[in-house]
Amino acid sequence: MSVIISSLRAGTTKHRLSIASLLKQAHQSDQRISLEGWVRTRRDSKAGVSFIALYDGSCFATVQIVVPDSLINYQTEVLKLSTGCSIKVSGLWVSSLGEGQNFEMQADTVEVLGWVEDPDQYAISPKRHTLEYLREVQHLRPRTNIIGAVARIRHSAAHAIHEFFHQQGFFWLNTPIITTNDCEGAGELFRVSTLDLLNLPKDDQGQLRFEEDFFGRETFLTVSGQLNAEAYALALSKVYTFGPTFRAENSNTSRHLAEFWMLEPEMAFASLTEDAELAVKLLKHIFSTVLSERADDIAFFNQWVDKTCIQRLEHVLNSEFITMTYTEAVSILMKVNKKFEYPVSWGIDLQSEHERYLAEDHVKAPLILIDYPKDIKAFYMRCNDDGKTVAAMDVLAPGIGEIIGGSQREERLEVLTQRMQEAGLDLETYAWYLDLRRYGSVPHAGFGLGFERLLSYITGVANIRDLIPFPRAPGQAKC
RNA sequence: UCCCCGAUAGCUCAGUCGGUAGAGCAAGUGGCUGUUAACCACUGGGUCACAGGUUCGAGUCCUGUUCGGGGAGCCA
Repeated sequence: MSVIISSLRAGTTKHRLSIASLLKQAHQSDQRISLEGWVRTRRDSKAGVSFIALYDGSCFATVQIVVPDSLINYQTEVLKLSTGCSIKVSGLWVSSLGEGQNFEMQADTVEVLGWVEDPDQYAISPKRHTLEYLREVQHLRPRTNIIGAVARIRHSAAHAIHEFFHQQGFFWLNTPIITTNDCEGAGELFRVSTLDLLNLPKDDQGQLRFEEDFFGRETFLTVSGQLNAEAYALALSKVYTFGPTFRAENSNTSRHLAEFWMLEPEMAFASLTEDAELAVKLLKHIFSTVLSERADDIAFFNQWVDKTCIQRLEHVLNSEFITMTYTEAVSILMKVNKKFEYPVSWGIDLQSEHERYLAEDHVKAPLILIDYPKDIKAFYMRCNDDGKTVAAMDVLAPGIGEIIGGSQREERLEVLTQRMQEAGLDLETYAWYLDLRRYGSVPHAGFGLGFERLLSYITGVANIRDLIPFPRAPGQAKC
């Protein structure tokens, strides 16, 4: 029973056979194999066989299991199998008699591992479901084609990211989840505390005594690992962080989560130009990896979710990214014969409608906007010589908007100190950050990439709540 | 947080002028079939989100609440 396969995978013992590895070697037929998985559908034929579509999640495809009515549990069990039941099947891997698949299993045993206790109540019935509905059953939705495909693509993209940076000589840096500073100087943070909420320690003025808290000071969940990454970039030259990030903003959109994954590379001795070049190379590497590694899942999205999915990724792979300064973008927007809800003038923060026009109508591809007015950007971005702009960049993807935001960092102590004072930041809290400019400062640059937004761009799935396994958003923390 | 839209069978939706509830899919049963988005027939399945109000009478009109979706802002 425990010997799953002999000659098909010679040299391995008791290694469980996945559908993915089976189909990779599908040319080898007439072997005895075993598979474990879940029933997607069952069809019965009066010719004396039942057909089971079996999936195990290792790839998009199902395997057709042909079950003859001569099996001892055919009447008692096989005919009662419904969508979602887990089974272990053994039999011969043979060329298929029917159309629709090249190979199939002629089963000689079917062992039921787990029944679906009430098929009528099972949330994942064999029909099309809306993503909104599937969000209500987060623990069961990975069993669907679409969420399963998202999960595999998510892995493939994450792996491609690590692979890319490793090849480029970057080191993966694990920055802290619990932080003491608000990296952006804006945005709501989740407080981390062990204080008794029902009995808070206060001083004579009624102020909270944070010195009694676990860390002896105020702490939060990280909104960005960038500042910490800069410390390591100024020692290891090239690092990147990749992990969860938290924002307590009350954002109710298809592009925001309270907990999401962000990739943040940071390079010493680098300019904004090199930063942008890195972003382009990274995106191309991820797209080409996913297209080849997960062609099956991408084909599904291309057919059912977004017909331009493959074309879009290939277009990015084969085209130069357009780089445009903020000033050029503003002049394009002011010249275009189109009514915007928010009028455009130099110095404004570009609205979604403006970014959309630029990326979707004007260049019809990912667009890199650089050199934004310093007044609308963060304190750590390097001031350009014009005195008006900073060396910032946004990579705008058609249909999604900002997918990457980055900058060259201000490496000059005096300029940075002044910018922080203007922003009203407490220099004491950021003393360590200023130290980085005090001791062997160098030009450096980096960016942040929203991982779920990237996956949205790849798959065409519009709401990033469907691209993270268990989404957290305002009022939403199921499972 | 703001604006707009919505909530009716397990799911997706229809429901006319205010007059006591419908379809498709799914499920169950039977028929047919090397089937594969199967097909045919039958059956079961409803506190019309919740709470109030108007009315002889509310799924339908009004108010509030909750939840969901789209857009905006914040951003990744």
